[in-house]
Amino acid sequence: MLDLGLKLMFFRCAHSIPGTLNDGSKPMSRRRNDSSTAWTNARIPCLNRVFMGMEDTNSLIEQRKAKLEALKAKGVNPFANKFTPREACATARANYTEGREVALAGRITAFRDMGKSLFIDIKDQSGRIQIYAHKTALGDAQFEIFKLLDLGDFIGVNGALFTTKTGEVTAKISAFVVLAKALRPPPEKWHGIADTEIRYRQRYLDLMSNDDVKAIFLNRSRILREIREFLNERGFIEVETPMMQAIPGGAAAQPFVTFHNSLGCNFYLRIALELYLKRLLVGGMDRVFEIGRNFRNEGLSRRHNPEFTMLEAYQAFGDYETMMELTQSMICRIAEQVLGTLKIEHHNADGTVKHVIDLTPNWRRAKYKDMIREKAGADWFEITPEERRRRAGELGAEIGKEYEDFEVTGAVFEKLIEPTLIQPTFVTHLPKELVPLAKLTPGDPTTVEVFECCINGQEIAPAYSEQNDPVEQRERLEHQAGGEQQKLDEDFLTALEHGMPPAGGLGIGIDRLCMMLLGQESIRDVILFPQLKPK
RNA sequence: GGGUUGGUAGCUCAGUCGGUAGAGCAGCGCCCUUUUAAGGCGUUGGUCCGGGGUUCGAGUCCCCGCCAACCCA
Repeated sequence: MLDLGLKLMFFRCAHSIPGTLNDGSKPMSRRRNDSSTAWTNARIPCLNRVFMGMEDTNSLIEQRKAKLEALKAKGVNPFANKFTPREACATARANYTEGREVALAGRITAFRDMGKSLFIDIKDQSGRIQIYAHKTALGDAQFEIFKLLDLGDFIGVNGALFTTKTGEVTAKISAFVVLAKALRPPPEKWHGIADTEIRYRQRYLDLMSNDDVKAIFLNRSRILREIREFLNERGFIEVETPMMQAIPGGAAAQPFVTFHNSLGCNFYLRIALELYLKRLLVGGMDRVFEIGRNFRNEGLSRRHNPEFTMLEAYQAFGDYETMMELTQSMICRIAEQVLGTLKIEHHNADGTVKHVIDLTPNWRRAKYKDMIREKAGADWFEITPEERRRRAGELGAEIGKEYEDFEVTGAVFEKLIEPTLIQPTFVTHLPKELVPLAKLTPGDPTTVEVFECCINGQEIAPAYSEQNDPVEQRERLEHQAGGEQQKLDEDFLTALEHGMPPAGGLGIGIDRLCMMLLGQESIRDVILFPQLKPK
């Protein structure tokens, strides 16, 4: 009764604590009101901590903290320094022989208390295995300690394998170690975490309770590994270039700004990898790639995250056709290695099949202008810019008043064509204004040697024959900069003047590639910690 | 930036016409020596996202705001 009174006092004088439950009617709940002095004593240090102002006003947390103290009172370290499992849970299940001794570790995900015997599931990255604890096998003292465990705790166990009468491979434990006491309850065992906000903000809860989510990120990791293997085999070396740049170049996008205190100047987070990787071509690194984060100060959406991962690869003495072959081979190899198939199903929210992407080579090639003519009229490039503007509006493309002529055409492509390109398509020969870093097409000075690889209705990979004429490059960058000379990366142009070999260059949006390969319709579902507004 | 939908117990979700805030899981107590979404009986737990307003009375209706998802730009 004493601690009850104290607790009431505590709550009465602590109105400001958020989440306070007015459960003064009930003292710290306890598992059993037996004569366990250790348990009784254990309540006191716990409550002392409450009185010291910790925010453990949630009764579920209080209960767990009380169990933590009870473990300590029994001489158990609830956060043991080390326990080395000899194998993964799934491995133990797969390599079953009756009576085999195992040492396993994992998180408790289910608790089935039968009185004198007790079944729990533990889970590690490989999967789950059932553990059987029996009172006479463990001994009364150890069994009582075992019963202080909760869902979410980590334990290490030693035991021997057997199968239950329902055929489940189970480890009957002879000893166990508490590796981490969880002070907060895990998500509900059957539905897991469904609230998108919690899933993204507290991804660890999503990962621990939703196996399919974890599978996506394991597959993302395998995709990255396959990319590296593929490029390494082809003689590319992986490099790292600056994320903080004085002049953010290589793309048209708003950068994030940051300030360097001791240098006393602004830096920008990179918006592309391109200009530094090309400097390496000048330096004699003939095949380079980088996989890294780009940052663009734009809105967030189902397909945009402010920081996103790009692969860029450059191959000296190659061109856009070289990169086309590389792109197709690489993506097919990834699909085969990671997914075991070249046909990828995408589903609607209700589970029905939305479409099946078929990556079987060779992928369709189509010229940009031909696709425009097909969708917007065979005479599209013969009519006047004013007529194009009007027709684009009629076709449903939003045209800003400030749009230049090529942007009007670009809007038609983005709005009416790109979303229809579900099956892999190389869109080639884009207008030169769209890609100032590419070489002009021989015999057609209005276009450049470029492709955009579109799959799943999104641009996944642009690539081109890299412009290496320093004079031509300067003119086109100056035109793009529109008189803002501070945007010109003079050091890059100087590098080109030293001579850059002709090269094919490729960029792949890794997040979008993962969306396509893993059947996800939101970029947030392939990024572990997507950007959300701080709460 | 605009529109739509949503925010209720630790989690997953109900909540009728405005009339005492509910279930399952988790938790707690009791029972149970092969269970597995274990089971049976009992039981605790609520700033109904926040702030105003209407009303005798608001989770519910109105206004403003916050956060999220989706669509549009």
